[in-house]
This record gives sequence, C-alpha cells and structure tokens, in this order.
Amino acid sequence: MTLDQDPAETVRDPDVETAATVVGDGIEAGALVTLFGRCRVAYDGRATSTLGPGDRHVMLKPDGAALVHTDEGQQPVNWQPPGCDHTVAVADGELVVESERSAPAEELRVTFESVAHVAAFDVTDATDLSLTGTEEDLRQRILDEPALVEPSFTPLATERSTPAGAVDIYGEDADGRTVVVELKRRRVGPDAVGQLDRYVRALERDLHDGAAIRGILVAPSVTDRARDLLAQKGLEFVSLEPPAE
Amino acid sequence: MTLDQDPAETVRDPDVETAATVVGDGIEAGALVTLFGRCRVAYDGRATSTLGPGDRHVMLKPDGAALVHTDEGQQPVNWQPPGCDHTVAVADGELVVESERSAPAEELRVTFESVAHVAAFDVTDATDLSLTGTEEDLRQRILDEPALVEPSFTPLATERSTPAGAVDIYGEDADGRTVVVELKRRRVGPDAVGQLDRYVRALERDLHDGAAIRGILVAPSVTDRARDLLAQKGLEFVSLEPPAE
DNA sequence: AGTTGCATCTCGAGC
DNA sequence: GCTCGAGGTGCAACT
Repeated sequence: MTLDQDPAETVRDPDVETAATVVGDGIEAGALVTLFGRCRVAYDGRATSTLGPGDRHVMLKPDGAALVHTDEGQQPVNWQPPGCDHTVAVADGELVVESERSAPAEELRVTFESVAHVAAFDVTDATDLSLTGTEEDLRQRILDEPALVEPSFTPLATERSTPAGAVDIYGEDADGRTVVVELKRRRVGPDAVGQLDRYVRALERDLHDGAAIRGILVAPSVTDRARDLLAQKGLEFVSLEPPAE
Repeated sequence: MTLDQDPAETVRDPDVETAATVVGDGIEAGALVTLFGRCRVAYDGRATSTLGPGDRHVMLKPDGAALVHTDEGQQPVNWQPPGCDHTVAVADGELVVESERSAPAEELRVTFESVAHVAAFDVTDATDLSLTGTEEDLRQRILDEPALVEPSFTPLATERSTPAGAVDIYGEDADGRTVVVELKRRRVGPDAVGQLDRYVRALERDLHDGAAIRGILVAPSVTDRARDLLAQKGLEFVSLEPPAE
C-alpha cells in the first residue's frame, strides 16, 4: 500500500490525535514510522528498564522492529526486535506507542509528553549489501593458497563437525598430522584460544587413535594473554588478515 | 545552539541545495539530523561494503555516530560509530553525506539520488536508563544470600583478579575449599564453560598449593554441550536467575 | 524453536 | 591507547 502516491508523509508539531492517526495509518500501511519528541520509555521482558523524560527519536519498522535513539551512541537506548506488533493509542492526552511480542514475552512502551514530529515513509529496498573482509573471505583466501598457513598444508574440509562444534578448516600438514584451523577476522583474545582448544580436544577424543592433533589459530594478531594461553595448551598461531578487497 | 527556538526543523521533498543546507546547519548546530530518500551507500574501513540504490533512513548524531536503516532489521545496514566527523556536499547534483574517523581509519559515504525528507532535531536528554535483570543484579542477589549457590558458601571477593582475568565471585565452601563462581544472566553455552575453566586453571597455577579449586557456573540454565563440557572439566552448575525486578 | 558462532559487533571499566 | 568481558547483544545457518 502506498501513501497518497508520495513516499513520505510528515507532520510537524502535530496534535496528539493527528500524531496517533499518522502513526496508526503508517503501521497499517507497512510504512517506516518515525517520531521525535519528549517521552518516557518502559521496557519489560528479558530484563526490565525505565527511562525518564527526555527528547528521543523513535523508529517503528514494518517488520516489527522498534528503536528508541537518544542523541548519543550507535546503539538505541531501548528497542524491540523484528517480529513485534506495534500499536498506538492516546491515554490521558498523551501519545502512547507500544511494541510487543510473545516468545519471549516482552513489551516496550513509549509515552510522549509532546510530539515535535511524526513521519511515515514508504520504503522499497530490494538491494542486498555486499560486504568483504569477513571471516568467510579469510577462509577463501586460505583455501586458494593453503601455504599461507604453512608450506604443504592441505585443507580437507571446511565446517567439519566435531562433538564440540564445527571446525573452520580441517586438514593435514606435511607429515600427515591432523590440523584444526580456527579463523578470526581480527585480533583475538583468550576466548578464541578456548574455542580452538575445545575443537582440538574434542577431535582427539573422537578419533581416539592417540595421535596428537595440531591446532592453529589464524588471525591478524593475538593479545598477550591469548599468546600465553596458546603456549600453555600447545596450540599455534599464524598471522594472516582477510583480503583487503 | 538552538534551531530558531523550535526543537525540530523538517523539510519535505527538498531540492538538493536546501537539503545540504539543512543537514550542514544541523550538524553545525549539534542537532540530530535525519534524511530519507533513495541512496547508495559505501563503507570502507574495518571491512568494505557497498549497497546499491534503495530507500533508506539515515541518522546523523551530534556525537558523530551515523546510522543507515532499511525497512528491515533491528541493526542498521551500515553505520559509523560515535566520534566521527559528518560532512555534507553536493556532487553532480546529488546530495552526498560522509562520516569518517581515523584510528581506525574508516569512512561511510551515502549518496542520495533523491531526498524525500530532511530534518534536524534539537535533543536535550539528561536522563539515564535504569536497567534491572543484569549480571550485576544476579551477583548482588548471591552476595545477599550466598546459600543460593550452596549451603555455607562464603563469598570473599568480587572481581578478584587472576592471571586469566577477573573472577565474578571468589569464595570458599563449607570445607574451606576455594570456589570460583562465574555468573551469567541467561542460558549459557560452551563459551561460558571455557571462561570458568580458564579462571580455575589460572588460580590453580597461581596458588600452586596443590589444592583443588571448585568452579561453579551460575546461570538460569545450560545447553547440552555446555553441560558435557562442565562434566569433562570437573566443573559444577547451579541454576539461578537474576532477580525479577 | 533451540544451538552455535560471527560481527565493521557496541559499550564500559580497568589499566 | 589496549584489553577484557557483558549484552534485553543481533543475526544467520543449521538441526
């Protein structure tokens, strides 16, 4: 459904009834709705939060997501994930926007003391993001040139499953020893070492042929603590970055 | 600086020069600026991405954060963290909004084929979010009633440092054995077990008195794999949730 | 629906 | 600045 053959409907300083109509119609029409004004916010679900009066920007997406932004931070101060039902009402002369879902049960309520702006945007966006420099790109780089890990390294499988989870790259070295490679697109800390260790130990148990299994962490760099942990656990590190483009 | 003593300036279907002026003045005035229109997006920095033409909502925050939202998802399709410099220009008749920073060097460029809406909001928000149901709340619950972990458990320290990092709760049991408690506010997987294990092993090395150290994971629940890992490593689990309010 | 691990994770605290 | 871990993490892939 379109909005009067214009992709945007905006109202400045609306009275509360007008604001409710624009928001309600926008939700109904599958529009992306935004509001700006002085409001209070209450959330209850996976946790519980309250936010006193202040100026915020609220976005209601047609997929059910809701976002409350202050003037600071990349992250919304409150939000609701996609899949929620947005509703709008007027209570005691205030505009109340709610967004809720079940499983898990959680609800977000934004109560406006005043609304400076309401808008409904008709969004058409069929384009997918193209992204490079991910862990997947690093994997492909190694599969294209396994010697980047070490000479004569031979990848045998990716995402090979173990009792502890899937291994990024499973292969063998020049001497035929089994090698487990864990990839990280950026500098790693102790958590990545623990992850690699879990896979190596799980495979040692699973194969139970007594042969030692090598574990190699491939990342741009490691922290000191992670390097110590690697040494303790007899694991190795190879410095390598995802391809630049 | 305020915007003509009105907290919001909005323009519908602006020509490109007007849009540039509103955006530029808004940035200059420390306003929260939003745009909606058909645009392309390019990011280069920690990774590289491109996004073809489509309708999106762009938000520029006075702290330097930038957000590009499509009609779907809680997360922006592209973004820039706080601390960036926003700039606006007109190139080949198109509005171009850029946001960049150094350390790490990264840049976001949004090029508008058409702008349906521009707004600048003057935001005043001194209120802090009040949040309950966090790991900190769970910690306090245990400190108030240590028997929730087990009878005669005695907390001795929180955030006690070890060579592997800080332990959530450090204490001893009825028999005087050292106990390391790791807290999680929600159901946990293998990563949390690895974390607890790192702390326990680090303390065993550090104290080097040969005495076994108990490790207890406190969380609402565990996954099967995490439970197996706990058993393998001789660690324990206690089911406990953060307080409801 | 549950599990697992990636992410341009973000964010805050500590150093 | 770096490191580390929490997060109402979100998100996709897979079972």
